[in-house]
Amino acid sequence: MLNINYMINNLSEQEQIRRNSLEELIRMGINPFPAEEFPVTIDSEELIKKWQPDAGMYTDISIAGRIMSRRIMGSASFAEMQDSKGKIQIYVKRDEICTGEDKSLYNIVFKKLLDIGDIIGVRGEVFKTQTGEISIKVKELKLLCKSLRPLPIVKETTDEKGNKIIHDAFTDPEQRYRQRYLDLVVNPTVKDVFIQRTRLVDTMRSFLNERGYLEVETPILQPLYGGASARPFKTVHNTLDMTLYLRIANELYLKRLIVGGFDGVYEFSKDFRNEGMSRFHNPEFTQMELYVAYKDYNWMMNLVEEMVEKIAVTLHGDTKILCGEHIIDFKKPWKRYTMYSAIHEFTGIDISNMTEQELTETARKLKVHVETTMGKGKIIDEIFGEYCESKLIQPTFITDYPIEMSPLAKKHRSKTGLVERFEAICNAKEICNSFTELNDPLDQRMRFEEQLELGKRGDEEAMTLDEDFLRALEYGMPPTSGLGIGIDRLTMLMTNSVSIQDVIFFPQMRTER
RNA sequence: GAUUCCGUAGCUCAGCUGGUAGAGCAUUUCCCUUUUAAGGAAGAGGUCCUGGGUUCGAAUCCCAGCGGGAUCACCA
Repeated sequence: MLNINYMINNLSEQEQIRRNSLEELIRMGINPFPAEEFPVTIDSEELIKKWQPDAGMYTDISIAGRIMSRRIMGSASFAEMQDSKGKIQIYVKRDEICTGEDKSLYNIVFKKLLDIGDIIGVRGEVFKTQTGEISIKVKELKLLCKSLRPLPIVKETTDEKGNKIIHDAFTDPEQRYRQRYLDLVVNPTVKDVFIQRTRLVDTMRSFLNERGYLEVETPILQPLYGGASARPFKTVHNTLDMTLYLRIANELYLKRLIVGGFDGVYEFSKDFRNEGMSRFHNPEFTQMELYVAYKDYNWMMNLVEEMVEKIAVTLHGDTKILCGEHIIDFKKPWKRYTMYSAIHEFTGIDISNMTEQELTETARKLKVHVETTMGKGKIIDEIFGEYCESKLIQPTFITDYPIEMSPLAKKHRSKTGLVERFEAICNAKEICNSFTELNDPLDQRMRFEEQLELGKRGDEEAMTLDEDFLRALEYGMPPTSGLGIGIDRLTMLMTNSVSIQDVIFFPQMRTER
């Protein structure tokens, strides 16, 4: 037998006791980690929803889960069992599980050697207790997995008004994120957030598939990073002896596929940006990018409205959802502002014909932070960020951005100095970014060269020049509309989560200890 | 990266101007009827994040470090 008590000095009393129980179980011939299938016939949710008294229903069911609490009273006990759907009470009576002379399964195994956190399977009959709780009268009980560490104990009670009160909740953010498995076991609403995240992605995927767009995969390891302004993670391929970057966006590869002749492609992609972390930023995050040939950004705005409205309805049964103190209504159409008109609306100032000098003075007047290195576009963006973005709670499209900040977007068809770009802002945060894609290879080369200049001047986020991408454009890319939606951010909105760490199973953390 | 707050038992948290380390739940032992907030009784359990300093004496005050939260900056 394994020496399971090695390192015993480092174990807490409770861990030692559980290891002792484990040894005792093995001595009794009970395998604490059995391999064979345990046939589960029902889950707790279905059982509670469907069971009817006096109908002879569920007289022989089997169900498995984790023991979450126990109340032992002599020869009869109650315990709560938790499976993937919820909790169900079980009633364990000595003479029901030990029909013969040998009562050790109840007296020793159930009462002494099992613990909160152990995973068991039971077979029995559903009934209602005198206090009215649907429960399972256990006829057979089998240990499926012994738990060697004590679980955080969270108690839930209900007050007179029927509100749930949580006692001793497992709330320490560090422990919750580092040990997400515990968070999931102990805080049931956490699971709901992640189920909603998957439903959101599923809804988006079927929305796009219904329209005939093709889901594709493009490289995560790239010799040149591009498609966004950000600092990358760098790695090295040993055999090729080659520097590779983890992608910061998938834009340039997806556009190559449009060149290749696909009409619509999309990708759910993990992207990586080597930048600061906050409750809105994780170093790896998920985007959905979509490119559709022969469309423009006006068309894409309609698609975004429709898609996000559909997501809200699928997740909440309504276009209106609660977000912090606000009720946000995703019903289309959303409000639309050009960037200049938004600034005019919120500051009363018309900047549309200002020179860089006038803009700088205006920014100073508005007490917006400006630096001499900032170009016209950057100053406008600062004013917008300071005065408009924070006021935009309901979903709103902002269109027609300064050209300096959008090196991959096509010049506006009628407004000089601007590009055909929009962002959707909701709850004061950007949820998507889109443009009529730049498909003029000569203009694109010039824009890249401007980025190189910025890079030389020390802008670490400036884009690199991608010669192969330009070559692809020179063969000809049809007019195309592109979109990027931040899945984490959208999930935060849709699940009323305040931190990105609450919608990512394993957010990035410093090494423990 | 800057500012600020936090780190005490398995979990949630008290611990006052510096004087032997506390509670509830969990855990252990005993009693026990279909129990309901967590049945009753008794017990055990601590690197007070780490390292320095001040002091007769530090969980407490000071300094540094580690980890985390919040706000700001950068960004999506």
